[in-house]
Parts: sequence; structure tokens; C-alpha cells
Amino acid sequence: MSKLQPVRGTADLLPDVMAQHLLVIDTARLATARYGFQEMATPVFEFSEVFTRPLGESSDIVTKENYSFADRGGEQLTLRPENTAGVVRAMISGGLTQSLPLKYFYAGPMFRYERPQKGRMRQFHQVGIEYLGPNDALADAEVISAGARFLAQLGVLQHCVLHLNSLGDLDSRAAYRAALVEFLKTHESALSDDSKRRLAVNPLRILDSKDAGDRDILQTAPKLADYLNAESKAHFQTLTSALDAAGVTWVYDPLLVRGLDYYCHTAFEFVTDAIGTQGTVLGGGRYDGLSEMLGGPAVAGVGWAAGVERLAMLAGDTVVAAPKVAIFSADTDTDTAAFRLAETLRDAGIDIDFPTAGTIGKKLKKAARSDIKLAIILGGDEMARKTVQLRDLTTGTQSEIAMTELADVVTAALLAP
RNA sequence: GCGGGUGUAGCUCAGUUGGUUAGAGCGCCAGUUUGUGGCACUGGAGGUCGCCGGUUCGAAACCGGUCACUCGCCCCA
Repeated sequence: MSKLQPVRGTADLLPDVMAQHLLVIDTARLATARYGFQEMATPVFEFSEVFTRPLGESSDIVTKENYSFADRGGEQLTLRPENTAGVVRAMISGGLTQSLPLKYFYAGPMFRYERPQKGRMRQFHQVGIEYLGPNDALADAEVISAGARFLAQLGVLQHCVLHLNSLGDLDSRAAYRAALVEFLKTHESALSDDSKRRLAVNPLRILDSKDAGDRDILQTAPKLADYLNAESKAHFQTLTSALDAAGVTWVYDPLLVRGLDYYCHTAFEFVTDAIGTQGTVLGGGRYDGLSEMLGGPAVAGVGWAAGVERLAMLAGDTVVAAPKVAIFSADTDTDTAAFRLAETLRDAGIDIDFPTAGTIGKKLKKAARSDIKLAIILGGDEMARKTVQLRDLTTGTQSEIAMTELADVVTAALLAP
């Protein structure tokens, strides 16, 4: 630590930014509540196995990306890099498999040890939903619709494109993976270095390689859609029909994949090009294999997570500060009475600022530059007459109001446009 | 983890081929105005030039390292 800085990849959320985050979170909470998703929370850390067991062979994630540490008791713990595993763990450890289906909404910080970029922090924030129990494609449709509704209510849906793909069930996936590996082996020498490594570790990821040479090779590669069995095709058909019927627009993206073994059927992402390379703003899919990989019963699930920072950037400065009211004591003699008046107005349901430092001139100067719109001024003369001066700081108009009428007059003034 | 760019006041930035006390605008504080803001004028505070080392008579400037930010790659549960 040098020169008191926040830890790399973390940031303070000062009120302006916090207001944007809260707008995103509140919008998500309201939009998903309309579908019956209920808010819950899991701990920000778990036993490391909760996150490592479902990952299988997959590479860098565990060793390179997790924030892991041993506590004083020697337990190996990890700060949650995402919330789905925690929610499924909560379902298993709480015996909630007796109460299926479950529809959960969550919001909170996540942690990944990565190189920070725009829209990519080491501590970042997500909102998300998980729909546990049904394996029906209509559940997928509902989850995706909830995501689209959330983005629409936030006012950013028009900047996003919904990419949709089907990974098929376990059998379909395995068959395709084998065919893809066989094909790519014949072109291995022409693949990029990164993709040569992926071929051994996570071959499906080669499908979304950014390397131009890789993309050429993929032109003639076997297509995932050709390896879907009848059930998998039916699942995708049901989903897309439901989305079309509901007016949710989407594009088929055969290269959209998920590397981990517990994913199946639906994979989707809402993507934007408005905020840089980290353009996925909300993404999710079906994860029927996850519960068993965590040691629980077979429980199907589908859900999504969305990045609060990225959405706040997309939504921009849509947060407007509410006008405020402040009380100013004109003399030290009236300080106590002004303080009491502030409490009286707060009792009446009005938000009141009570600036204390400096002369009335100083205080009004500060107030004029802040979001304070109404100034209530109390001095000796007003005290004697049981009145106050009510000054509108935007227009400069001022009038004397009887204290008994003050709450009503202020309330009316705040409601006026 | 890999590569490019950038670090000078709270913010946005000047700073000549290396030269003596490092500047501007905005913001902040105070006064002109001891019961009333915005405007104006006057004054003031605020910097180890990210940090460490090197070259040099002399470094904010040149070189090396390091840290941070930023853009991209890897990864993206």
C-alpha cells in the first residue's frame, strides 16, 4: 500500500454513481418481481469447492481468476465470482428442493482477480435471477423476457441485441464437441496459438475466437445445430416460438457458447457496442447439471446475471436529484428554535437540510450551488411574529409565512413544477 | 499473465533544445457585504511534477525500474 489508494480494480461509489447503481438495481428488482422472482442473498464468500467443483477441467478460472484465501481455521474460502453457484448451494443446504420451483432475485458485489478494463473491475456488482426446478423451455422464455423487460424499463434495450443459441442436451453437446475436435485437429497447425491451447482445454471456446485465421477455418467447421437431437430441437423451438409470440426480438448466434459442462440448451446474451469491448450487459442460460455437480439432487435451473457498472454506463445520467429544503438560522439566538423547527418539519414528512457552519450569507451561498431549492430563514424578527421567510433560491422570490402554515406551504411548493 | 498509451494543484490541462522562486482556467477559502446566494472586484490556501534509482554542473523534461490509470489480448462461471 502506498499513498492510500483503493485496491486495484476496486472503486468507491460516491453519491452520483451510487444513484445510478441504485436505479439499475431498483429497476431490476421491480421488473423481475412482476414475474414472481423474490429477492434473497447469499454470503459473499463460500467454501472454495462451491466455485471450483462445477468448473471441471476448465483452466485458468480457478488458479488465475478467483479471490481465494485460507481463514484462521484453515478453511479454504473464495470470494464469490458469480452468484449462481451460491444460490444453488443455498437451495441444497437449506433443503429447498422440497419447495420447488424457486424464483430468486439477487443483487450484490462479486469478485474476480482480473486485469481491470472499462466495465471490468475486480469488485463489481451484479443483479440476477435464478429459476430453479422446471426444465421446460417456457421457463427459459420467462427468464429471458424478464431480462428484456428489465432492460426496457431501464431504457437501454434499444442499445442491445439479444443473441440466442442452443447448446443442446448433454448427449448433443458431447456429440458435437467430439465432431468439432476431430475437425479442428485436421487444421491444428493453422490455428492461432491461443486456439491450439483451447483445443485441449476448452474446444467450444474456439467458436468465438477473435483471430481472423481461426474464423476462416470455422467457416467449414461442423455446425452445432446439426448435432441437436429431437428433444433439443423441440426445446429451442418452444423457446423461440414463445419469445416471438411475446414480441421479444432476438438473433440466432451459432457461435455463442458456454464452456462449462453443466450448461445445456439455452445460452443467451444481451450485447451492446456502446461501451467498449466488454459489451455483454446481461447474460445467462440453462444449467441443469449444476446442482448434481455440487453434490445435490438433480434440479434443473435457468437464469441470468447483469453487470450493474456496465448498465449504469449505458443508462447514463438519467438520475435527477429531488429538490431540497433547508433551514437557516439568521442569528445565534435563533439557532435552537431553527433546530426545533427542522425537527417539526421532518415530523411532517419533509426532508430538511440544516446547514450549521458560517454566517447566513455563507450558508446561502453554499445552498445556492447545491440542489437546495427552498430556504426557510428564521431570525429574531420572524420569531417575534411567529413567522419565517420562505425564499425560492431558483427564482429569488421571498415571502413571509406563518409558522403554523409552513409545512403545508412547503409541501405545496415542492409539488409545484 | 501478455502488449500499447498516459501519470504536473481537488478537476481540465500548459510548461521552449534539460537552466535558477513550476503556471493557467475552473473549483475551494476569505474580504468588499455583522439578516439573504447567484454577478463583479480583491486577496489567499493548495504541488516532495506517481514513486525509486541513474545520466548531468543542473531533471517535471533524458534513461532504467516500479506503482497506478487507460485501451486491447488471454480468461469471462
